[in-house]
Amino acid sequence: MLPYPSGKLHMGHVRNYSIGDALARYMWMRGYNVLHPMGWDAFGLPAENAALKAGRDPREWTLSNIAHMKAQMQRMGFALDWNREIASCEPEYYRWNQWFFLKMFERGLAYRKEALLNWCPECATVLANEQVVNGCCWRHETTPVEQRAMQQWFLKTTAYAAELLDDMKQLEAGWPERVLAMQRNWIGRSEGAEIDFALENAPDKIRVFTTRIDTIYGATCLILAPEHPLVSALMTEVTERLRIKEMIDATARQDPAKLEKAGLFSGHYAIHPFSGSRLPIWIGNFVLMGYGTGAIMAVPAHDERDFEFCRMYGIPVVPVIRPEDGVLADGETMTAPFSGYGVLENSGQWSGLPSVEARQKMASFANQNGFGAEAITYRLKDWGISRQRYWGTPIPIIYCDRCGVVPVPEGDLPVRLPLHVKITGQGESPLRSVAEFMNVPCPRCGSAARRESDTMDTFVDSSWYFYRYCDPHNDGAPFDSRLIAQWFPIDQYIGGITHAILHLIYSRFWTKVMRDLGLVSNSEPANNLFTQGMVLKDGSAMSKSKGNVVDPDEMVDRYGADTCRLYTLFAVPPEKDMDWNESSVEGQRRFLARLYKFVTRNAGRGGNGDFNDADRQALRKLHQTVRKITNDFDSRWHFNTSIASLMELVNELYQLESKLSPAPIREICEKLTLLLAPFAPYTAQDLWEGLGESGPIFRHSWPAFDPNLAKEDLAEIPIQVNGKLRGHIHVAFGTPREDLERLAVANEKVKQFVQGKQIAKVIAVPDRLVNIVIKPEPRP
RNA sequence: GCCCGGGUGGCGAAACUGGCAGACGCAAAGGACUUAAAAUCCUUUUCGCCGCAAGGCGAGUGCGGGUUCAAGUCCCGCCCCGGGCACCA
Repeated sequence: MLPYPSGKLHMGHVRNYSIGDALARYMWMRGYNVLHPMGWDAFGLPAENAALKAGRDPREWTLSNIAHMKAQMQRMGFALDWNREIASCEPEYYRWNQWFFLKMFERGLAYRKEALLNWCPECATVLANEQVVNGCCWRHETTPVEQRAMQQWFLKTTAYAAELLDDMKQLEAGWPERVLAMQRNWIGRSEGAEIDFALENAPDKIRVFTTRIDTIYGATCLILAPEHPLVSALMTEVTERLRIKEMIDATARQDPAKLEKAGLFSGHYAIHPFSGSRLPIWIGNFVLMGYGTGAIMAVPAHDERDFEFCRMYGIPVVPVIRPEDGVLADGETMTAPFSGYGVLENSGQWSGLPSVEARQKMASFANQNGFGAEAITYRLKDWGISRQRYWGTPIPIIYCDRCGVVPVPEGDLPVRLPLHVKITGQGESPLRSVAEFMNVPCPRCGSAARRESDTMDTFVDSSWYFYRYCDPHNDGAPFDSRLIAQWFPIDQYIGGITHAILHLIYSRFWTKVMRDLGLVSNSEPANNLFTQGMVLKDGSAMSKSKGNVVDPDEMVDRYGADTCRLYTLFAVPPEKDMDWNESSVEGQRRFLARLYKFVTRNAGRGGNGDFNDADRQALRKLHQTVRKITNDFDSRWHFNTSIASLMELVNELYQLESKLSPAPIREICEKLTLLLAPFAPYTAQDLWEGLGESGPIFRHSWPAFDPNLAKEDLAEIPIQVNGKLRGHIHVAFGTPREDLERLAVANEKVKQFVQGKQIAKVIAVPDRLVNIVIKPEPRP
């Protein structure tokens, strides 16, 4: 069980951990070996920003934040495995981030390129695509992201796109459907073909990606993304280039959903590889450089966007797909494109073929003639990991004027973060101003060289920290693979839905890379994922930037840690979002007090002897409760109903208390305390010691239930007449159908509804119910 | 537009395989204890109607249909709310 928090502890974390902790305690009590640690990771930005404001050293500041959080969590009584605690900001850990980086660099999985990148002015750093939400930073939801051209390091997540998608089949049983759906969406596989269009008066080709090669005879122009490399070759005039530049900037600023289409004719033409006709080459702001090839063939008759664009600029519309049972549209007069499948028309030798068949045949024709092939495109992009921050793992690269890009030799790791760095928040990496860090001899030629000054995204830390937990003090390797084979894949991972496409894709990617490095044998990090709901305050998720966090300390002061934990478990089932509303916390406190009082005042009353009726009733309820809570733990973790059944038990014990003999008292007190232990460990431990026991209660075995004791003496069978409840009878379990029918009809309450009417039939389900169906009265 | 969730009392919710709708808790009301208050303990509490009362009758799980002896649960068609993706070619 491996959850992890980020930022400062708030009620959302408390809920997350209360769920994981209850489960871990239960598993311990059932005799399982459970690794139940926690991670300190994506701490960089908040810590650094806070340090900047407070004028303090970011490292010291972060470590003190971690210490504070740890104290809070210990106060909550979470039985985390502190011996395996990992601060991913420590050189002992990030050394292995650097080691992995070098391994990926060797294999071409880490590379550097200049790219237009998402830049958050507030964080003063680059963001990964995954960290951009609605054109804004994921931390600053109202700060629009800007585009900047920078040299950046990337990890080649796209090399694993197909596998990340295919392996989701293995996860279907254990991962929530909505997480898989989000990842499927994010990876965005689409099948089609890549086709080359030759330029009319130049040797260059324009490659386009299309999912609808069957519509290619309807292509009436090509459209390039404004960032497309060919654009600068085609558009040489200064005024033209300025207009392209404007187009790029305007596109970046706009919310893409509201962007108006705009285009520019390049003055050049390409040759249609199938028909040989001339197609004008345009530049269009709606064509994305980051998807497919950054160029499209426009088929206005059969695509919404192309239609809009071509109508805007008077480019002809040529329908080539006839709907089945329909007629071919007229390009001059059609008001909307037809984007469905149908039968090809005006498409040379392919006319008359249905779309699906034509797609295959035309792609292989293109392949045979050397101007295209079937292709699969993914929306997923490579993971940009460079950050212009102090806080993070230094990227182990040295730039030498003579040798170029030189990786730091493995033996020189870790490249340590210098201490006492001045944070300016001014965009450039703070490390760049530290001369003793920056200036190093080149490892190859020994001449003066410079270090890479960017640090890694802290999501690198969280991508594999849970592997390190199995072997946290290993000096010679990230971990011992044999230990990993024992523990992995993780049986149960618990985390927030917020990580569905960030952390949970990165860590899947990292696992596959480690597998290909021969370090692990599993392809997926976790068999089962549980995404617990968020704690909402004022309608949105608690986050520091929104200032709507509820600090657990205050609540613990007022009510105690156990009440606080019980409340987060009782209010709603764990997978649901929970609105923060303190009004019912009182009830949890009352319940704990009632249970505590019952056990303490009865602790010394135990004895031997025969059971009386009250004893038997109490024991029955006790064993039913053990059964119920055990089932809840083993199947679904609806801790709200588990706690509700504990409340029922306590209520019943209060009712029976004065009639109980000493005989069952010991068993009742003991099992009641054990049942409470996963949810309210402090109270349970206290009661446990009060019962004369010693040692941690969660090392004691989970109580068993006796099915015979849990069984009711008689079954209460509801009697319905025409589906309406009219009475009950009490019979022995297993009373056969015929007896039930007879007893039901003879029942006094039922008689008055049945008397004088004709019984059509009687449905009797043993131990369940009886339904008497009477014929409607004939109309007079 | 596409893909996931969800809609049940004044509120948070429960009902696990189609079988007694509203467990448990909050809030509210009443009672016991107390000089008093708090705390605690006990009782009532889906709505409407009838009854002095025990109790009785009817309606009821977003809306409209359907299947079934029986539907919160299954099927068809809608409405609303939340989340994710989105000029993705």
